[in-house]
Amino acid sequence: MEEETGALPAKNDFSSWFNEVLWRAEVMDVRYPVKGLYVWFPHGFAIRKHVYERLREIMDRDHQETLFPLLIPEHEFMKEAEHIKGFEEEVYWVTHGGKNQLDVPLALRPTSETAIYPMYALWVRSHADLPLKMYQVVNTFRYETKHTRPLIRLREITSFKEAHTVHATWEEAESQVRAAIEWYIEFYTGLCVPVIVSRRPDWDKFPGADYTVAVDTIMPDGRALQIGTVHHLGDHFSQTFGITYEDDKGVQRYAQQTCYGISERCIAALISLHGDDHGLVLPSSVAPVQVVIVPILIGKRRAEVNTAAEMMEQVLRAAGIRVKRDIREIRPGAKYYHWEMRGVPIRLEVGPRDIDAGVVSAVTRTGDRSTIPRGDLVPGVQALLGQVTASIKKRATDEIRSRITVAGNVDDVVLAVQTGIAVVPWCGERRCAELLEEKSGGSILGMYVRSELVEGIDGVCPVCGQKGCCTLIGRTF
RNA sequence: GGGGCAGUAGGGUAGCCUGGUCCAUCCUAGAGCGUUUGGGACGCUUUGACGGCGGUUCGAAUCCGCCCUGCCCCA
Repeated sequence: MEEETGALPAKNDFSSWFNEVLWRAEVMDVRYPVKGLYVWFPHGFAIRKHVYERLREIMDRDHQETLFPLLIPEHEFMKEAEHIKGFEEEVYWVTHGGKNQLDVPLALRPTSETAIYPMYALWVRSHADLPLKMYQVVNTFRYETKHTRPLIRLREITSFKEAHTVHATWEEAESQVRAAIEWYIEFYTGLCVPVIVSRRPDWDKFPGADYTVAVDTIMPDGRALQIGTVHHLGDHFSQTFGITYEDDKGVQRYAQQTCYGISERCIAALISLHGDDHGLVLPSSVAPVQVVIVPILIGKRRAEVNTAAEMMEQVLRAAGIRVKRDIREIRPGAKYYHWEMRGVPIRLEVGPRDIDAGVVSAVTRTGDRSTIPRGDLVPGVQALLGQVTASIKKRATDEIRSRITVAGNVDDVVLAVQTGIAVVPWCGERRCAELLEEKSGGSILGMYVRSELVEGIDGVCPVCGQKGCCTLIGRTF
């Protein structure tokens, strides 16, 4: 199905590397004949499945999963003015059923506020119904005019996890925003993806929100990738859609809302941050295959080796480890390259030499070779899985940290943006931002930065000299 | 949004300017047979394409038009 041999483009040629690794590691097939739509290969889909299982585990602690329709009637979609302005140009419309023109055009959801909130208006009656917290994982459609790119800029976002909550007070909604940020950080920590949290400037907030907090990471080419957003919606939508509740004194009040989302960009980040010149590198938590067993079949001892490999497979599977025994009739070296490309954390080799020594040879995807006594297979493998994950995490954190630079003046900003993100004490004035953006080629990502990777900084705006607050500037995807 | 460049078998390319054959090609992939197997094996046999639609022509991968798709650069 895929091109097996030959080297990947080097990862420092990130754009080529990314396109090529999606194909060679069987993540996405980009050959679907509609712009901006791509096909998940089974291996990519299996990665997606494990990643979203992690995400669901977290969401299920405080939300109920639900499912709303894909189609939104025009009159609902067109209710919230700012929201319309933000999405109008990107909406696909269904206008016909067969040959008949529809009385009411139907939008393919670009996001689901206008699908969900009319129902919330029916469901929320009293303060006893609050808080209401739901999420769904769905596809959404946006007619992107910029260059589309698999997993990153799509016309069909196939894996949009969106949560929508309703609260009695603005403060309660804000504490939900803070909780959501914590969950997103936890989620990305599980993927070994370091993130930076910041509050988007007003001109870049979600259309219809009071404010937007974004979760960004930095890709290998130094550009920032937004991989999560959390919005405090205030009562904008509840006023539009009539989401009211009766408080404990019998007064009707508008509800306060939040929404927050993560898309398959999380998988773009996972792949891009950890991958190397040999292909994907996956943390064991989301690796579809955590351990591959390659039997070394030579001459007369084939049966013996096969039996040993089968037993290893059984033992590991019984221990809950996702294991694959590769029994294809190809040379072992070809199998090594095959599974390295797909990011398998651990390869176990068993051949006559190992059997005689009572061990199994283990090689981690991060490059460590060792032997495990046959009797200690499960604990040995579990320890190695932990090692691989720790090593991936350290590598990614070091990499991201090296791309974040505290910049005290305009020249430093320009320099920092060439390789990553600048941290600047910006004053908050739009015209200072414009100057910084113009000179550096980057954009203001956000203020009130929060990240283990960024020291809080005090100082003055490098443009005007007024007191500034910790702000991120970088090129974006 | 503006501007380039490109699309030829599963993948990568030559051919296009200057239209012309029965077998384009190399690296691979698929099928078959055999020898192999501790880091991408080899031999032999074989399958398979000119992005789509329309036009010009006796004849189009090649020339013209429109569309679709991809990549790069600039806003």
